[in-house]
Amino acid sequence: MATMADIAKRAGVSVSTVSYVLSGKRPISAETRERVLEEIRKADFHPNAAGRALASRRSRTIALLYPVDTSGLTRMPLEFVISAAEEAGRRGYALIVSTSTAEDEEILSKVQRGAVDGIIVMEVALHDPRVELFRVRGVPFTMIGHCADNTGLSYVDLDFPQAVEVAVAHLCELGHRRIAIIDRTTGAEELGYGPSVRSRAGFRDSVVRHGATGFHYPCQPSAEDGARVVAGMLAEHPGITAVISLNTEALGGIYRTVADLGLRIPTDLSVVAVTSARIAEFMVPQLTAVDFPAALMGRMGVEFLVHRLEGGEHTPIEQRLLEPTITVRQSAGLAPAR
Amino acid sequence: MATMADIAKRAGVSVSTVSYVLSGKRPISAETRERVLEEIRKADFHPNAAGRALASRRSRTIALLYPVDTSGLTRMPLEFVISAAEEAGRRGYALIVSTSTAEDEEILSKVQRGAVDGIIVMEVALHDPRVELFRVRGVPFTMIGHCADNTGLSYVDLDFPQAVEVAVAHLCELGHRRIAIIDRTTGAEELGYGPSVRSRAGFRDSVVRHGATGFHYPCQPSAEDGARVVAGMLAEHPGITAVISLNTEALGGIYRTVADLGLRIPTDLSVVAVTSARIAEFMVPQLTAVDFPAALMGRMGVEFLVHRLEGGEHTPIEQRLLEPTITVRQSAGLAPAR
DNA sequence: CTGTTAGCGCCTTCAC
DNA sequence: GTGAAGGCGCTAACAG
Repeated sequence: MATMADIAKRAGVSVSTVSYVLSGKRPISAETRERVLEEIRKADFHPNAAGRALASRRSRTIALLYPVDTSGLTRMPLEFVISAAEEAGRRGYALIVSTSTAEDEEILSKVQRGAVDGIIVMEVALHDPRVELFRVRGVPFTMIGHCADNTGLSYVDLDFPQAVEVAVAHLCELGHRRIAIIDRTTGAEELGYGPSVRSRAGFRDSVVRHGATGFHYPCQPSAEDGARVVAGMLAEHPGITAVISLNTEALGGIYRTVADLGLRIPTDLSVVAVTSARIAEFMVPQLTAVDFPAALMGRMGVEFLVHRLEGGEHTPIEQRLLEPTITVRQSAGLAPAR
Repeated sequence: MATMADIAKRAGVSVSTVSYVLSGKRPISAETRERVLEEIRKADFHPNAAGRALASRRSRTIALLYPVDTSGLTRMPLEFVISAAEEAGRRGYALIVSTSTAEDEEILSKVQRGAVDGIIVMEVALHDPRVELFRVRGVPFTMIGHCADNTGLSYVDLDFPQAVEVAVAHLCELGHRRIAIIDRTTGAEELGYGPSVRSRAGFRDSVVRHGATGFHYPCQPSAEDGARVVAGMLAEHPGITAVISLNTEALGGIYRTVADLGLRIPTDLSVVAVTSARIAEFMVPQLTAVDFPAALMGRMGVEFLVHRLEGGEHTPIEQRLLEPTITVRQSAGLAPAR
């Protein structure tokens, strides 16, 4: 393992010159630079990360906070993770994945030990203790999702009310008048999960706006509960002709129950899901979906965080609500109302 | 940010004592230890990761090498990532996710800079250039998957031939005699992808052993190609009554084509998939599946790697082929042969 | 444009 | 059982 001192000696320059050749933080004559770079190449030198981190007080590492216990281990999260990792790599950062739960201070400890420069917080609640913690401690972070009060907080999120509006508008255009929304709740924190709260509120407004009747069904993120909920729904309100699902994990169960009842999608029941294009493609019949741009969100999360990390003292706070787009598929889950 | 020197001063001891209190590498009197720990608590001290890494020459970070271009972004990989991250955290390591491709030396550079102590390699080919690279450079690594020659290499993998045998045995027991296998190929490297090669060979043997006739269909990891392949298969060999799929990404397409042809699963065609239990649950009708223990494999990958990292010079090489288990589900994709 | 030289915070050998 | 001190490899003043 060669060090800068080795390179400096071989190139007949000082260590700082080698350092500056690498960082470009001060002008170096072309010929000196060449000589140094040549030695670096010959020695297959790679600057030591720990030495650099110690001296510069930055680890060039960011953490993706993905609390597994609040999610159903299926879903777009992989798209978030992969796209975030790629974008981080592109910007010269390493991405570490942390699965610590809401209460856990493991990740805070990573920051305090200087192992991580900043954090991307996923599965954000309206009033999220992690967000509060990081804010108070001055830890740089960005959210995928957003809180009730986002003053001074950087985030990227899908515009859920608008996503629901797009779905409702589409269904109403096809003649549907009794529409149900099946959202995603994870137990007790039902009231605090932003996407659920926002899409429910949006649904209420959209339905009124389009002169339809809306029904709301909370559902756990599992195929099992999806089956249970749809069975109950159809028994209770047989007049419902369309369903909007925000619950990707429940889709399999929704489909199964409909089939078990001898009904057909989309003939007897139309289904629109807010989910990733890849998952919509997975279902049979294919889903009409309001696309959840997970990869884009992962990328932007990293982008916003890096801006905070590298921008000066008063970098502007970036907040971004993404516009939903609907993709109607061949043989998709939509039919004119009966 | 308190440092060890601060703690030492406040506790009235030397820095080395603080260090040893933390590492436990030499005996400290109970009362000194208490005094030091008390100061650590009061100052909310967290040992600096860079300082520690620089002095100890270990980053306590491992990388998960997950080349996105060779995989279909389904949910199974997420199970690997999450379980690996959890296990790493449990053992005091950070897990970084790297999406670099086969040729890329980005990850090697991370090792050479000391940013990473070891690597978990996923999507291993029979003759994998990355494996060869790491072996030659002496980089500690473990594979999820395995090569043609695994001498001296540590790995965990599913026993694919056995997985196929279990599926074939099950189908034959139900009376099927003409069985097709749909596997997963990613373009040109078809011949080099271990699971495909091994399961195909296993399939050939199993089919003979059970006195059935086997058909082999390679398929890209996408719903689209799954649809194409099944359509071709049924046109070419209408006598096929059962399919074994190793291609999770293609499942949606397989199902869709079968439905589009007016056929029913499992009445007209039985389907068994080698995939994770969560995904099998997602399909309608539910799949009978030979379980792919992704979470377990992620965990064991970390375990094996940490053993290599922390074990002495001659830690035994750990190699593990996991036994497949089949889960037959209610209303599953199986029916007696016509 | 280039060199010298303090640290950055921790580990660990050596000495007591 | 404890302390002193020399690195680990790099960055960034400070000084030409």
